[in-house]
This record gives sequence, structure tokens and C-alpha cells, in this order.
Amino acid sequence: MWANLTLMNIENFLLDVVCRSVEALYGALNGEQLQIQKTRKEFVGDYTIVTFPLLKMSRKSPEATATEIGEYMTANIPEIQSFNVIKGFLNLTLDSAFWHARFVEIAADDAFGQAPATGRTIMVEYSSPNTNKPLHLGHVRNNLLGYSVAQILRANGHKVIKANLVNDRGIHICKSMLAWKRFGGGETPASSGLKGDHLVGKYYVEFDKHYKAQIKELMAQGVSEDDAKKSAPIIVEAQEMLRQWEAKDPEVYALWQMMNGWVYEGFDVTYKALGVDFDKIYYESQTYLLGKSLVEEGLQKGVFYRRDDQSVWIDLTADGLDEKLLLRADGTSVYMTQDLGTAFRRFEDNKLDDMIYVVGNEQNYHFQVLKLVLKKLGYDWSDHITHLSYGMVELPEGKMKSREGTVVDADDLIAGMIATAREMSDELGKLDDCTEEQAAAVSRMVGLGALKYFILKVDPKKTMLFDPRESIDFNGNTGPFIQYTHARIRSILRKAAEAGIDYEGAVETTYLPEEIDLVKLLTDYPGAVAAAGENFAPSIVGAYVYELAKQFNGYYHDHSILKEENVACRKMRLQLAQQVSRVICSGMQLLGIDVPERM
RNA sequence: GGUUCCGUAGCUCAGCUGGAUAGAGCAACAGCCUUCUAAGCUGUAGGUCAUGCGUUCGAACCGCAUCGGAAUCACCA
Repeated sequence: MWANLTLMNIENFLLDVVCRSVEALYGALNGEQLQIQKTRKEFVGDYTIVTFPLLKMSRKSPEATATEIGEYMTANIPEIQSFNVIKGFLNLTLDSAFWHARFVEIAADDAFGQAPATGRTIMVEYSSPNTNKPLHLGHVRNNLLGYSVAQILRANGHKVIKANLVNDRGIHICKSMLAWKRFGGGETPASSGLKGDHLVGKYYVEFDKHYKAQIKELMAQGVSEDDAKKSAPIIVEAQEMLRQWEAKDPEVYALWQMMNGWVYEGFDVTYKALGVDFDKIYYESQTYLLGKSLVEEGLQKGVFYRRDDQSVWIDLTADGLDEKLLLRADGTSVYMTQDLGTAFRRFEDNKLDDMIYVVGNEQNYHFQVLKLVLKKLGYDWSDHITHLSYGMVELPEGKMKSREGTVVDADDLIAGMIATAREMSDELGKLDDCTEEQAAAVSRMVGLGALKYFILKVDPKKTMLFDPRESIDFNGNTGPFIQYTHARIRSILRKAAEAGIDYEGAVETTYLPEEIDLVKLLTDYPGAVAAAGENFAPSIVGAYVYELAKQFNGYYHDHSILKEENVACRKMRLQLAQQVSRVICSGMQLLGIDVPERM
């Protein structure tokens, strides 16, 4: 009768049942008045009904109302086993047969946690690096968030396109190019042994060094700081290089291609290490001219206006924002122009239903303007643009500043995490019977699991703190703890198989209260995934998986599953362990975290 | 100054659209390895949810104000 409840949400079932009961007792009600929530741990019961909103209808005290509803339900709804009343709260306990049925559903459903296709197409843009320096900790948060959100949306049945818009042009890369040409002596990734992105980053720093020195020199000669910044020979030369690039000067273009090529090779290594990937890669060198036709359109519609110097603007002061430039006086485009153009083209080309930009919160204003401008141009899909804004990652000493060398390099960080995981494993003797290859693979998974979970468990919009010295914990609410729980379960199941204990097949029905708690948690999984998708928050999935792992450890650690006297109970426990491991794997996959079979 | 976001235990963070006595982990303290992996388990201690007022049966959550912190307000991307 209530088939496939796990996919539908048990609370809806209860809502329906409670609604009918209340109506039988007190007459029609509007659905808003019913509130159902999970019963808190300190109390007996599975779900709780808050009766306060119903008092007007029942015209009785909270206790009397709760008792009356409880009595009616236990008498008339077979799934309701018992109830108790505390103050105005009616705690309902569901029949263990009900939970058993839910468990059978989960066990039989190969696609558990995967919602049916919605037909919606969503693009998630993330990463979006500049090509003048290597990735750092801030990018790591961006990449992990973007990848995980894409996975979660996919699990919710949407078609997801992961996109990366690489900022491969501009003054920044010209700075690296110029410094390399001047001071590089023909150095290449192969000759220097440096990763391509690090090599290019090195020359970006080199440029800055010379630039600063020249400014200082000019200021010593009495030039003002502003003028010095503009007239330092090296920056003038870099700007000239950018002009040559735009004119497609063969030599400059070749240099640009070569150095960007090095950077991409370097990025690929980092992306692979992080486990992220993309379906589409866009390059700004190919999109930076987009958007000019939209500017024309805006002018014709009278949404934009032209100033005397021929630059184009939009006045958003009526909306509480400022005036914004859309086209320079010389007719060249700015950031906003391109973004309008790329947004337009993406919605057109891919028939997108939604577009999600994973971009740091320093661009909140930019996206506010972007959406508003599109709206004013009459594009209603503007409402389907979401800026998934995330806070900065701060270090204990304060903010990260690339100029001051206080950045945490992504590659160093990853290597450090893996090394720490390896040390920990060796110390504990966990991987003594493994081959070197296996041990290395597990250390990778654990080190990265720690890093990813640490970053993803924090609410994206919050500024978070990262302490590299203490590195990252491997105990408590961490990725490794969840991985550990999974590895333990796999080990139990291996040993059961070796001992010839049969735990597959028909699902047993003997439950202890602890096991029902676990079944309850398991059934919540699709709801957690859906909530995470709605809120663009991998942290919700993280919290869920951690809770599941913790409960499993708590309940099962001190009991022997394999040596249980009661064979039926043992079989049931093994089946439950198997499902827990399945859901852990599935949840961790949504976070982009690999789960080792042993550790 | 305008806009947006944040402020919860010593530290790092949860707390979904208002619901019961505020939740974890770390750090501290006390136990637990001849039983499935101790990267673990059990327990103790730790809070004026920045502050004040309001809304109501009921507020960490909603509204207003104040105080602290962050981002942004570029012919950079």
C-alpha cells in the first residue's frame, strides 16, 4: 500500500495519516497547521506531532488533544504501534514491521539515493582559474564545492554540465610572459623540473619584484606613487605586450600559447589529484568579445545609455545599486560585458534551466548586477542564475596574500595531506600487510578525504579558518573517520564470507531498538541529498554521512556481530552493516571522496 | 557612508521552512585493546546562542535598533 516510501519521504506518509486522523476527530483543517518532526533522542518515539496549532480546533488542553489523537491513531492506523505524550508533544512510535519494510526497499533498490530524472539541465561553472599562477587553497574550496554540488544535483535527477571558464588572457599572463622572456633564459618545465603552472607563477612573482623595484626607484627621483605605478618601464612594456597579443602578433601569440600550455599541464595534474573534472572548458580568449550585441540591444531598448565620451552605462541607482560601465569609450568590453554575453550564449546553446556560478563572495556585487541587467533586458531566465557564493579561507595569521607569500599552494597542501596520512598509517601499522602500491593508494584516499571533508563540512557562505600547521584531523568528525567506518564494515563482511556465514538473501525481521535507529537514518538519505541540492550545500550530505558512521560505530563497536549466538540476529546485523556501507559509499561519492576497502 | 554576509562551548564548526532540557569534534579529565580494525568506544566537565527591544502559546532562527568582524562599492578579471 505504501510502496517505495523511502523515495517519497516517510514524513509525507505520516502527514497524510495524521491529517486524516485529526480531521476525523475535529473536522477539516488546512495542511499548514500540522507539524511533524523527528522525535529527539531523549524521548521515546519515532516522530512527533506538535499539537499547539491544533488547540483552537480541539478546544482542549495540549495534553488532552495529544492523547486523543494518539489514541485514535493507535486504534485506526496499523502502522502506529504506540504513543506517549509529553507536554503538548505527541510522540508516535511506528511498528517495527513498518521499518522492516523500509529496510527491504533500501536493500532491493539498486538506485537508492538516486532520484528519477527531472528533465532539467543545469550548468555548474566552477574553478575558473587565472593562468598566471598555480592554484591555492581558495581555489581548492571552489573546486571541491563545485564538483560536489554538481554530483549532488546529478543525484537529484538533473542533467548537469560542469563548466570551467579559464581566464587565459589579460595583463596578468602578459606579466609572466614578459618576465620569462626577460629573465627566464629559456627555462622550461622540463629543464627546470618545475610543474608548468608553478614555473609560470614563478615569473609572475619575478615580474612583481622588478616592478616594485622600478616604482621605488622612480619615487626616489621624486615621481609620485601613482605616476610611478603607471610609468614604470616594465609595466608599460607588459601593456604593450597585451596590445600585441590582441593584434595577434605571431611571436607574442606563440609565447602565450606555449606558456598557457605549460599551465594547463600543471592544472591537469592538480585537478586530477583533487578528483575534479569538467564537461566543458571555455577560454576567455574566445569569449571576451561576446556581449557587445547585448549592449546594442540594451541601447535600443533604452535600458542603457551612452555618455559623451561614447562609453556605455546602465543606471541602477533606482534599485539601490550604482551606475555600471558596460562598454569602454574605445569600444572595448569589460568583465560585465563578457559575462552578459557568455550567460546569454550558454542558456541559448545548452537550453539551460539553471546556471550556477561557483564564485567567491568578493563578487557578490558583480552577480547582483549581472542578474539585474539581464532582467532589465527582458530575459526572465535571469531568475535561474544562482551565484553560489563562498567565503574566504583564512589562515591563523590572517588573510592569505599572494604578494606576501602567505598563500597555501594547492599542490603542496595535497602532498602534505597524503604524507601525513602515510605517516599515520605507518605509525599505527595499518598497512603493514599491503603492497607499497596499495599503501600509497590508501594514503592518497585518506589524505584527500581529510582535506575534502574538512572543507566541505563548513557552510559555503561562511568564512572558514584553516590551520596548516596542525594540518587536518584524522579523528572525530572527519573524512578518515567515515572512511574508517566503511573499511571496518567491509572487513566484517569479508570475514563473514570467509567464515561461510550467509547474510545475503531474505531480509531478517529481528530488530533491536538500536537497529531501528539505523534503519531510520538510512531511510533519511534521499531526503538529505535532496536538501543538499536545494541549498547547494555538500555540508548537509557530510553531516548525514558522519551521523550514520558515528551511530554505526557506537552501536556495533562493543558487540561482536560475527560471534552472535542468535544466528537470525547476526544475519540481520550483517545485512544492516552492508546497507550502511552502501550508503556511506554513495554519500561520500557525492562529496567526491574515495572510500578505501581497508585502511 | 551605501549594499551584502557573518557573530553559537577555550578552539573549529552543526543546528532544515520558529517547537521539548542547545549539538558534534578537538583540547581537558576518568575508564576501555586474549572479542568483527583503538584512525575506535563509554563517561565527566564546559553556553547570558554578540547586546537590547519587539512579534506569539513558544525565538539561536522572524522584525527593528545597537555593537563587533568580513566582502564590495574600479574604464581588473
